[in-house]
Amino acid sequence: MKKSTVMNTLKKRIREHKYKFTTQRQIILQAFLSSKENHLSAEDIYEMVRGENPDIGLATVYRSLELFTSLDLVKKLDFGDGRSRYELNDHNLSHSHHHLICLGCGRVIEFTSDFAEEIRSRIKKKNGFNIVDYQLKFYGYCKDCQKQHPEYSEKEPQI
Amino acid sequence: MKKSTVMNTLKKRIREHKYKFTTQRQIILQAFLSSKENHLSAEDIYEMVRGENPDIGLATVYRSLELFTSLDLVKKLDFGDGRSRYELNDHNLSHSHHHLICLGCGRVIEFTSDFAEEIRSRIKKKNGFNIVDYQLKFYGYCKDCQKQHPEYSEKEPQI
DNA sequence: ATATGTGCAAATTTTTTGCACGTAA
DNA sequence: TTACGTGCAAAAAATTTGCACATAT
Repeated sequence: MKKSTVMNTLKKRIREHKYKFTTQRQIILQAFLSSKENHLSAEDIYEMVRGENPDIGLATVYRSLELFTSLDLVKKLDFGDGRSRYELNDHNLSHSHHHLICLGCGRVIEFTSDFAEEIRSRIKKKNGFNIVDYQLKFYGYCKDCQKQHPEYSEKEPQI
Repeated sequence: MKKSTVMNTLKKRIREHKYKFTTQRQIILQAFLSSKENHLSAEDIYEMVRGENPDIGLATVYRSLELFTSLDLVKKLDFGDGRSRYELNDHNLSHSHHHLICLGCGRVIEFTSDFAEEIRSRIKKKNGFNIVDYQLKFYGYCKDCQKQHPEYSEKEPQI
């Protein structure tokens, strides 16, 4: 889909909820759209955005990310590196995507799967819990790290 | 299993790796074993542990948790409340347990499932990624919150 | 016009670190 | 005995907040 179309959708979502579509909010969303890396920290976004608007404050970035998260435009993630990371929430994806986190080099690889519906109804029955979203993270070793450290290919008992 | 047996296993694991089994480390592990709540923050543990040993420092709690996590005795979790939470890693559980996080009241419910092995081999084939561990979090609404807010029972499109 | 949002600086909260002293093995 | 661990206080890092000013609707 075209980026400008995505931006219009985001704009619409923000306005639907009676929030203002400010320059700052637009620039921050733009940063997500133009970034090659899609797991951005508040600081990352702050740095990217300063090029476009040097006066923007880090607090605004945090406040925007909080708003976007509450509107479900963005997902807040934690890869265990001490800061939160954010990614655009792609509602068009029919299969949710998840993260493979390499314990060797720290790289985060995306991966799609659609086991959700099945588990969803199972849980609804068992716990009465109504699932709206989920996050799945895998920890392990990527191909490259396994090549460099053959012991990383062993099947560990923990799982 | 008896708690004293569990403690002995933990002690053994720590010593196997040439770390000392100090009073502080024991008290902290004891806190996990005796706590009713099993998702503890560093601060929670600090408070619990001060009863037993008032001189213990918060830094020691953090350092111990880091060590325990690296030895896989403990898992570090993030429920999005701004602080890390830790739980004893129960290797005896053949089916891993996961978390249902209620967006209404914040309650965290545990839930077991064993879909892992299946996904594990699928990923190994597809990405060459060797999975050692994984974390699965579900967000939604618990029974009680659905009772109070019928709209929480609606099936949301995001998943 | 005005409710909502922003920038700035300060405050808060969580986690980490340096160093002199203590202790398990 | 001695390498490893701890307490304390200070630092660092991440996030939040208060307030006067700015702006989208």
